[in-house]
Amino acid sequence: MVTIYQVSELAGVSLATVSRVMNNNAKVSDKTKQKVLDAMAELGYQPNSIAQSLASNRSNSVGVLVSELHGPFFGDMMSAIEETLRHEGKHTIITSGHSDEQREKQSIEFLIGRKCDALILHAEAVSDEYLLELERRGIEFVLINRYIESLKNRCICLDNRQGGYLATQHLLNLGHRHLVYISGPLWKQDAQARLTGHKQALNEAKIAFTQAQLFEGDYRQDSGCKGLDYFLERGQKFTAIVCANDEMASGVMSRARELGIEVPDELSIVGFDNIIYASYLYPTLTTIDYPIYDMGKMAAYSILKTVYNKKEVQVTPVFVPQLKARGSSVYHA
Amino acid sequence: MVTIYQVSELAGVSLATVSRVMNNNAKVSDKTKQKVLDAMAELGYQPNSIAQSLASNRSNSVGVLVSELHGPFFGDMMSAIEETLRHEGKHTIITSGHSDEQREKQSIEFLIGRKCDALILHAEAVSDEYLLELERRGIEFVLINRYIESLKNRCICLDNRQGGYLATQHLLNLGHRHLVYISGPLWKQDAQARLTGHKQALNEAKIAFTQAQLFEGDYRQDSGCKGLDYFLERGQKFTAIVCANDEMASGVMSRARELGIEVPDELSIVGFDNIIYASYLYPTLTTIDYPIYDMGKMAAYSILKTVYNKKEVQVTPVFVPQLKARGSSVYHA
DNA sequence: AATGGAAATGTAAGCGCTTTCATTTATAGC
DNA sequence: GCTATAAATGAAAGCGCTTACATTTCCATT
Repeated sequence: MVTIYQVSELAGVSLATVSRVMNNNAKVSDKTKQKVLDAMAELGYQPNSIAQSLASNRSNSVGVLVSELHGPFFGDMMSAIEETLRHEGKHTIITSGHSDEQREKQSIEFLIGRKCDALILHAEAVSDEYLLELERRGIEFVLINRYIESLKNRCICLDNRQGGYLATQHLLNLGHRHLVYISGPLWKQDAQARLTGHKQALNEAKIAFTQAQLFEGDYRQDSGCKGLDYFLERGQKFTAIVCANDEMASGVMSRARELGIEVPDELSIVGFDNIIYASYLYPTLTTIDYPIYDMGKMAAYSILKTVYNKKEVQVTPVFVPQLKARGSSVYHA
Repeated sequence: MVTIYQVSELAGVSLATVSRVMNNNAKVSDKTKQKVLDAMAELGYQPNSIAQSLASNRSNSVGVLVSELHGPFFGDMMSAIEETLRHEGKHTIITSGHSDEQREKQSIEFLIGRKCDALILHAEAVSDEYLLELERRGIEFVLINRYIESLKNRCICLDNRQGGYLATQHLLNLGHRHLVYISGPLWKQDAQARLTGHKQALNEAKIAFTQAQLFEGDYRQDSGCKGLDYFLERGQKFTAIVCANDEMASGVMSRARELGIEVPDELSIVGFDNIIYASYLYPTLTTIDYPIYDMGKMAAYSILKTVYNKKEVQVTPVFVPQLKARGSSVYHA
């Protein structure tokens, strides 16, 4: 392995000088700089990043916590983060938390132990208190899709309330008056916010919302099926159903098909997230676009700015959801 | 930060002894071991993994190269790898290569620079030669879904040929006699192998295969649409279509729907991979199961065994694909 | 009790870098 | 040409660990 020492020898300078040209953080005359660069090239020198980290107390790595490594949503998020960071020579260590408090904590501590310079967290299950403690410990981090007032400058959020509002408003505009709602797990902040938006839209249209119109799902496909069954069994009257995410919407769709309910003619469906295969379904799914790719990128930018001193980037913390009207929702007389 | 030194002080032993109990790779008497453990607990000591790596020349990290960070296929693969490795205290650095030679190389070199102890590569675009060179350089790695004879003990493969065979055989068994095939990019090994299996099945059934029955796609949804159009325009007669992956199959399906072709009544479709949403489609997609999760796990095991000396694991390098018959393929008179 | 050898522990030299501080060299002012 | 100052470079001390080797301790023999 070729080390900085051999480069310095070949170039006829000291270790310190080689280090300086590598990091170009100090004055080095053009002449010596060139000598060093030549020596590096000649030897095919590659700095040892571990040694750099130990000496500089910088690992040039950022840790990412997602709920699941698979699934279209987190895939896009990871893509965005990895691309952005690698472009700056930083690397990404990815872990998953499975929406479970213990596992999320464990992953976060693991990343800290790995000496990540910063963390990007899609943390759903850990307490606000724990996150506040992280800040007290001096850990650098940003939160994706979680809002904590006292940590607001660390939050990259989608306005979920607005998203829920748009979804419902869309159906209302199409003439639907009897809606039901399949939510995500209500202990999750985003699930609550989306539901709040839904209620707000109903309220503005002077339509009452009752518990009977709500089914609490778990964001998985299967709970879409269950939700539809639930409403049907109870004899609930509805012409449209809004789902707190696309997976559940797809569940509703396939269950409806099994039951011989025509979508969208007899039942309009709206999802949330705009995951890639929302547009592969039949009928194509009307949904709320969640710009997760851009949000991942923004999280990475935010880290680059605060931790790695890239001054020029501009961080916009709040994203606005948009309606994607497609085939699964139609006008109701 | 609490270091090994402070632990040694509190425990009243030397640095070396503390290091020994941490790694428990040398005899330490039970009494002193306990003293050290107590001291660690009292101080809340966390070893500095960077320093460990530098001193031991082990980073306890393994690098993973996938084509894309998003997408159901790679998601499952990453999940499997990360879970398996983390269970053993190793960590995973993930990069993407986008099926492009330059980017794949760059990613691999990046991982090597990060001092990964081993690499798990889903490398499609780099040459065999380059991979052989990696071996010469002494880099530890395993290949997922790529077979190179002289590297065969490093290959975790699916029998793609057999998969292609099964897909076609299934349609043949259903009575179809006029098939067309949408392949992946034929420079990719798996695309070739799947096609070979297809031809073999046709051959056994004494059905001729001509170039006119082949469309070379790119594994993306859109090329499914294109492929269907291609065959239709040419007036090709066919009652079934086999696609080299599910995404293209889904493309065929949606294009067929646009054109008013009934699936499966007028056209049977078979995919490949069994990605999660193959079963969300309508009709549900008949496909070949690609046990990527298990293969990812196996790759991780293989690393654990050869690099980290976990003796007890058993490595099975070749996986056998299986047919998942579902709604998109039916009997043809 | 003396002895030898194994077991336990300690000493200290790195691992390959960064960075402070000291020293040398260049630049300018007179 | 000589100093005063700034710019460039070098020397060396770490960063927090591992590990080869040296030393001490312990126990079983005799």
